[in-house]
Amino acid sequence: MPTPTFARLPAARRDRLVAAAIAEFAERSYTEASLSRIARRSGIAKGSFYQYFADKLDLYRYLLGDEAARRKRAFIGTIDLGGEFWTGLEQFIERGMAFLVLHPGLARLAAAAADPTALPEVRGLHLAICDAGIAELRGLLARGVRSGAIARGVDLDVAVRLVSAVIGPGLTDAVLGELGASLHEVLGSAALRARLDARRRRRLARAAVSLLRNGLAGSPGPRRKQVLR
Amino acid sequence: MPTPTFARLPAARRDRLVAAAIAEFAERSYTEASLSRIARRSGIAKGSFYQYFADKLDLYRYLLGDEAARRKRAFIGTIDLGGEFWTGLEQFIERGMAFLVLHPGLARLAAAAADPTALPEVRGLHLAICDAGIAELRGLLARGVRSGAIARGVDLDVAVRLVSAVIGPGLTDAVLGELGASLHEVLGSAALRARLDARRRRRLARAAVSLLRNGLAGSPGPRRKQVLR
Amino acid sequence: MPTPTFARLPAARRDRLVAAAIAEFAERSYTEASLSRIARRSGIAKGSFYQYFADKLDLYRYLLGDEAARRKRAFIGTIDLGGEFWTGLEQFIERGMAFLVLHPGLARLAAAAADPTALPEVRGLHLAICDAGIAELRGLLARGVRSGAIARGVDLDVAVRLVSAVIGPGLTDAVLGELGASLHEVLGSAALRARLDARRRRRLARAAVSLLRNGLAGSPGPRRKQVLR
Amino acid sequence: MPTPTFARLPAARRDRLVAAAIAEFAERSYTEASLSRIARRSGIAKGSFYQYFADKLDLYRYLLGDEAARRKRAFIGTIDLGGEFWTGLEQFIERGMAFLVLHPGLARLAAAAADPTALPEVRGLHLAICDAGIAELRGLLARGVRSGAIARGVDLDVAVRLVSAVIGPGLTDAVLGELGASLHEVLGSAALRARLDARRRRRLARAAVSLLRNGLAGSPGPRRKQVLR
DNA sequence: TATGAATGAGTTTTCATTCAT
DNA sequence: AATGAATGAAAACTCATTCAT
Repeated sequence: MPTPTFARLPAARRDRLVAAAIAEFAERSYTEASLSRIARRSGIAKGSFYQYFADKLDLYRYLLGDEAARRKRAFIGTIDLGGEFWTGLEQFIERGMAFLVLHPGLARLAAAAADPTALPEVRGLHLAICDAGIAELRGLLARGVRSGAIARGVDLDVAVRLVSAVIGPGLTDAVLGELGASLHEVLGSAALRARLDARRRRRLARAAVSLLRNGLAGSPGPRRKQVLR
Repeated sequence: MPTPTFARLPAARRDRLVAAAIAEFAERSYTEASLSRIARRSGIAKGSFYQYFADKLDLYRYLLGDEAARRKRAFIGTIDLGGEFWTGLEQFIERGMAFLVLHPGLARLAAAAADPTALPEVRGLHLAICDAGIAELRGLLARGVRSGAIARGVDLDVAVRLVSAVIGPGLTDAVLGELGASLHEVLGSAALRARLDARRRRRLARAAVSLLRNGLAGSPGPRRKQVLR
Repeated sequence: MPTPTFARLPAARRDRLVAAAIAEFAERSYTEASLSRIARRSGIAKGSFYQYFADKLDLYRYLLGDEAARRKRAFIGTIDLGGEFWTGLEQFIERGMAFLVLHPGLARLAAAAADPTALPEVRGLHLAICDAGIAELRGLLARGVRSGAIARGVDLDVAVRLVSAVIGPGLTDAVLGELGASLHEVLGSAALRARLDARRRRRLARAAVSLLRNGLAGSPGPRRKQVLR
Repeated sequence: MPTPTFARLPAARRDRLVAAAIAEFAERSYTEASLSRIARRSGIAKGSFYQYFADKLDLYRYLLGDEAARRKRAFIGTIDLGGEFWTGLEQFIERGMAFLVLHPGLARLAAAAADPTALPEVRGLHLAICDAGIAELRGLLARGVRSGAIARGVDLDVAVRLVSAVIGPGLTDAVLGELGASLHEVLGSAALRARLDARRRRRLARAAVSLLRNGLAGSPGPRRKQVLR
């Protein structure tokens, strides 16, 4: 938990620190990220850092929790998922990719939370985030079932993991493949990210939704009628 | 490349070292993994290690390359994918989960290769592995298209990433969710892994294949006929 | 290049570190010298060292360059070599021995630069020092030729090496022989060094100059008239 | 002291070991020289080495003592120094340079003995060698005094150090300067060494002797009559 | 006698965190 | 409140020497 001192900080100084920290944690794993480097990047003395956060973990927790949530919600959370289910999902995914273009660092942070390799304390943070995401997605799918968009027989506990993988690592890999660039390059170059324009984002979102809709809607394949059961 | 000395080693000693190394690299990222800890775990002097491998990277390369390939091929490679496409894929996936039960460390190592955060040298190794996997899967899907199992309009470059995510992180997460345990617990407890018995594995494989089959086969959803284009 | 942190250090602490480092490098070759030992000797934590210098080579470069030059110039550089050539040379040599009494470690460091056995990076430093010394001495001898103190026929390229050997290793060995002590003892005991008093220094300097003057002035030996050709 | 086993060894094997050891110690200081590398270079197992010598120091002592003395004497020791003093010295020096061309490794070893920086045990060895050399040279000079070639007033204790420096490091540096090559290059290339042909060796020897003769013979310089007193 | 694998003390270097100013 | 110097535990890696076969 950031100290009150941090809250009282001039916004410019606070933002410099947060930006440097996000960049560092986006490029490196928690353990490999270095406070010295964050201090250097932000131009804030190492000693000062400990006036704002208890330790490295405290900063990480803040970024993953408050900060990411705040920004993501401001960006994506406004989506109205009340309409037709698949259309809503497609928009949701498109928005996700737009977020990736605008806030690549935070997007990377969120993705890193899926890494099961981590110090126990860090793993705890990651799990909380993942569980929240899974719970949210599960609610979404449940609504899909109620609205008839998703077949009744589907095992939601399994489906939610598969869907999550498709719209998470799946789409991210597809994007990187499309851009023909590495994560580092994408993180570092806004020009590169700009190549993921609205048209491309829609195409990819459609591909994903198409896979999921047909997969989950239960349209009959040759042999088995019930899917994801 | 391991030294000749390593090849001449008594099997017991060699296995102790390899097992300790796999465990260490499964639990931690390359950078976080420690040779000192591997030495301690295996009861082998730190100095001795350098009689077998040039350095940490050399060991990691060996595990990811020779060792993993050897074991995986011995286990999965025998599958005949010549029959009906979806049945073959289902068997392939089932086998993959069985491998995960038997060699959780190696399975984890393979999964870790997807981590885009890594030292350049390590990233090189990882990319080679990922690219090989993607290429193999792409070939599989192409065969599916030829056999009519997959719709012609599908964009394979995108599809391969989504499918890969489903049968990779997607299924792994589903398994962990099913077992209600963390990766560390699963790595450490054979009893836990045993709970992923054949019946469960088949059910999960069916769920995945079902999603993919309907998604890729192109059965019409309400609005768009062409999928994954 | 030392960090700004090093420059800002309290003089006492800085001197403790420099003294310990000079002592270590005077007693051992670059490779054999150990940072751990320097840290122990100076009572400074190993980690602190890296706040001041980038690495071992950086420290060594500093000692050989800035530090030695600073002290040596403060001590010897003031000599006026404008007068009679041989008198000037004698004074120069006397001053050199006085420097050896006062700064035995630095004198030893300078001498160590002649060691052709060394890592390439270190050898580079050494060569720079040697070349500078040789060039300076060559200039001196050239002046001697112009002033008629040295015979015209002398091959300066060869002469400069021989002269350098006389006033370098030659005189140093003579001093050690005179004191009847080893380098380590002389380095460690100011009392021992004090025995090389002004009278003794003058006698040794005269002996060297006498050898060189007659040798280079070209007074005829029995058979050949041209010397050092 | 080499073990009896070493004495019983087939000459070829013994020579391989000795040659590899000389090369290694010529290129690196005692501490930096590596037994592993000697073993590799000679194709003799590391374990075997300890059947022949007690340890690294034992080998070094053997090379510096028995081996070097044997070869050097076989080469230089035959010189008749009974004739005219300066002519004899010139021949002695010429022979020394020829030895350097033929046995650069041993020559380098002998030169390394002058390095005062070394572990105490090693320093002991070095001192013994240096003292022997100095004693021999002193005897030579004493003969020069008796024969009238060297002035009576000369302080032999000092003179011997200066002369030693001239014909040791002085001439070696002159040779390297003349060849325009580093020690390593000269050690490694017989072709390079061959450029130091008889004509060049004579010229250098003459230059050195000329310096020494005029310097030691006491021909009057402008101010002082007594030299090296 | 020859071998080569095993060892551990030692090296240089990094980094989160503390603390005096 | 802000600073930046101090620290020590830990990392990767080397090498002379021992020892079992």
